[in-house]
Amino acid sequence: MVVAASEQLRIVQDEDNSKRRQILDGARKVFMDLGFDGASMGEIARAAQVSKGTLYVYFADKCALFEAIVEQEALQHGQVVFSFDPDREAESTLKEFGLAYLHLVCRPGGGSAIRTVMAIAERMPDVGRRYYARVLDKSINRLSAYLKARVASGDLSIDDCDLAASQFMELCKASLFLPFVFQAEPAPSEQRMSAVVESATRMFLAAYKAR
Amino acid sequence: MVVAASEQLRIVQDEDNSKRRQILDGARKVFMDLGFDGASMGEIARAAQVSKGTLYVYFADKCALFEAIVEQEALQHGQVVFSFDPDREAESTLKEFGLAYLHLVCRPGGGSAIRTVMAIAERMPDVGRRYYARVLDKSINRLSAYLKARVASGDLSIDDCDLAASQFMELCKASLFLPFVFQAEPAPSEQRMSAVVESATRMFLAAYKAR
Amino acid sequence: MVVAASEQLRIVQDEDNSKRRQILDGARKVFMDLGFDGASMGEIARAAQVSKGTLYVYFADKCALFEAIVEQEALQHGQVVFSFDPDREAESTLKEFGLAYLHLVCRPGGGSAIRTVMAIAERMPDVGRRYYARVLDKSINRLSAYLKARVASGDLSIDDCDLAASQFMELCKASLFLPFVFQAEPAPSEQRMSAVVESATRMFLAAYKAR
Amino acid sequence: MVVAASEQLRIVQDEDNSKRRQILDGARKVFMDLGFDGASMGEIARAAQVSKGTLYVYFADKCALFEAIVEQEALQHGQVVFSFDPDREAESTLKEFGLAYLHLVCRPGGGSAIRTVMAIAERMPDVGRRYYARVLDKSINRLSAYLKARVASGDLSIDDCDLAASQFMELCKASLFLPFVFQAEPAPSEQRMSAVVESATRMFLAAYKAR
DNA sequence: TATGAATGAGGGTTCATTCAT
DNA sequence: TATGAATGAACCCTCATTCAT
Repeated sequence: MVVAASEQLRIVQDEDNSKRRQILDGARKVFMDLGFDGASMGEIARAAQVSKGTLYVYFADKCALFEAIVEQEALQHGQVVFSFDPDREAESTLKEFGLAYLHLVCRPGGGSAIRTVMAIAERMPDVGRRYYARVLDKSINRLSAYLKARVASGDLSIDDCDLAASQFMELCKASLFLPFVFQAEPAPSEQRMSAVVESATRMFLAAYKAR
Repeated sequence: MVVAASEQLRIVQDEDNSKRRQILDGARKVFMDLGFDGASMGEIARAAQVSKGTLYVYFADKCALFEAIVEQEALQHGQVVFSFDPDREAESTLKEFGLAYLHLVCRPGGGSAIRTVMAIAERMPDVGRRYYARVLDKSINRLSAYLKARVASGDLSIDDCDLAASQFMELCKASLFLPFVFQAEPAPSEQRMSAVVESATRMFLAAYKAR
Repeated sequence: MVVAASEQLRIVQDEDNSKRRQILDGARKVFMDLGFDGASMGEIARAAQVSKGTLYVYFADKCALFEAIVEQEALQHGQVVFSFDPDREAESTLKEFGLAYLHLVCRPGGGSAIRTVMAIAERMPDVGRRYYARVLDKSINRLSAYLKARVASGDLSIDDCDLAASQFMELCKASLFLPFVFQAEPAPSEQRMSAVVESATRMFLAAYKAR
Repeated sequence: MVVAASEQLRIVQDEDNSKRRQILDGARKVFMDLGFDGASMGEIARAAQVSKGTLYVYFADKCALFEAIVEQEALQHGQVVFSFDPDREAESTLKEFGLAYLHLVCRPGGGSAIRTVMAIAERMPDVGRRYYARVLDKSINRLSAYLKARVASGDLSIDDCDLAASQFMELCKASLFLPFVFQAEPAPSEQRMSAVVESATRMFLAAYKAR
């Protein structure tokens, strides 16, 4: 019976979480598909399979719900970030990281988050700033730290490691990201992504490999 | 009389065009500042100094007006694209082009066409596709054509010139574009842009300069 | 033809006024019947026979519409106020004024306005204050001025004419106003009003007639 | 066992009553501060420190709760009413009663029952009627009964004692009540109330004192 | 052609009420 | 009995679009 009580509590908490998650999941899809303005609370409620009123039980208003979504996406995407081993040699490290980054920005869902946040950044600067800091800047910093370690170890020769990190990440997007976000091409194939990352790595090392 | 009639027609067309341009100018500012959903026909009418009804004389609906705006922006930005001299050496050519491209994508003063079009691309894929083709893809192709010429002349050594063109353009955005669109940093200074383009050019040539 | 143009202008203005008046009329009825909170813009639109959107063409929001109604009522009721002849003897003057005042506060419409404004005065103090100033205070001041004239002429003997004016007005409401606003009794008959005013006048003069 | 059962019932009733009173106390404050429409069941629940659901255990709906509040206020205010000693002389009796009545109708601190009930009287006529009967009419009747006794004792000379009672009560409000409910002036000071009641009493006796 | 008053559908939000626990 | 999560109807308001002038 004691078990039953705690069981019940757990269930209640689960349900609570599940309802909240249910809403977040529904809202994420709608927001990412239609953007902040294009998404209506009614459609979100329908997607989340709850009533419109229930949305306001969990979130103060549309804006708070959106921010929660972006925060959640930021955390998720921020975790995706590669964990670097400073002792590992550069080439394979960069390739692996580049591929992970490409998956983040060029996958349906991932791309949508970037696009959606970008779109609203002018009217909700904090939201844009936070997403950038938690996902993109964080990645740059981690890669930059790794590069510094490789510079220290004499493997690489780089003046501005922050810039170099950013350069590598941009290189990985070459020919893939823009056509994808502009809907000019579908999400790239694994093969194509590998090839582009390979080329990016070659180019990066050609410029920054210590002689 | 024949003259008079054609004269009149010309005048009418002029007036038509002038009103049309007036609307396009007003709408461009509003759309680029607020996005498709954020812009209201009322505000556009006010910005264009015409009545709301007049908007519908020249454009079927909000969507058609927006498409016309994007088309116009695409033409304008497409023209901005550097005109390459295939006989000119690579370094200065790339630097000049890189700077022009950076100015296009990081243009200060809120209303960014790139952001606005990107934002709506999921819901209006044609609009995204066309803008990409007319501005970004066109630039890539021109740069690619230039690179091919330099490869032919033995100056550069590049396998995939389309990819290389895209790589250079991405490199130019490193550390500048993303912080800018996410409102994490203000529009970059001329000095900073020059430095980044310089570094991009060095990197590009380190990889692709024929030995 | 010139006539036609001005005619047309007049009609437009008339229609404008008529629409505005139409809204005000519909809104007045609904607001006075249901109070500020009880009245819905939908019901007002129905009562005014216009669409909901049209309400917002003429008035910024529900509050502005309500304020316009109260202002209009205040003007109307303020005009009802008796115009006093300082040379006229007190008894008949007071009776006439008393009756006019009673009609104002105990007639459906009049009573409703007072009730409606009273009800909202705590949440919209300015509205309450303005209505009081334009209708009730104005009446008190006019009566007070008249009383002062009669005091000066030796007809009456009053210390505080403002208080006396207020006293007379309150006396006129005795046994009539409160049952009316609390819906305990229907609007009083002319006969009953006359009798109460008569009694009020007698009482007033008994106290303030110069000996 | 029989004792235990009745004991238990008593406890249950006590708890019931205590919860009920808790709700009534919380609701009274909210209703009187914000009016019937302005008050929300959520806010009432918060003020009463019970859950929203509990409100519906004790009261069928918002309307029933409001009616109970008004009933309670009516009883309370009805008790406040002066208890008259028919043998006491008129002047001091009237002054004391007048002051008590003024405190009732001009009670400082927002929430005025009179205003709240008045406001809703058109939509809930029974509520208005009952409050009027239990508080105002009751006071009039008591005062009227007292006056009749003084008429019988030869102290006063009054034709219509009901009207006279109402007249005195109205006189006491002169210059105080209307500015107060319309928020044109703050609640009157004790001093001012005394002066007005004094003047009312003088006037009343000037008219009705037996010669 | 140009207008802007008028519309009504749909937006975000609140809230009285219900119900499973 | 007491709870509070969930509901859905109704709220105020905006806005793309139409139409008589």
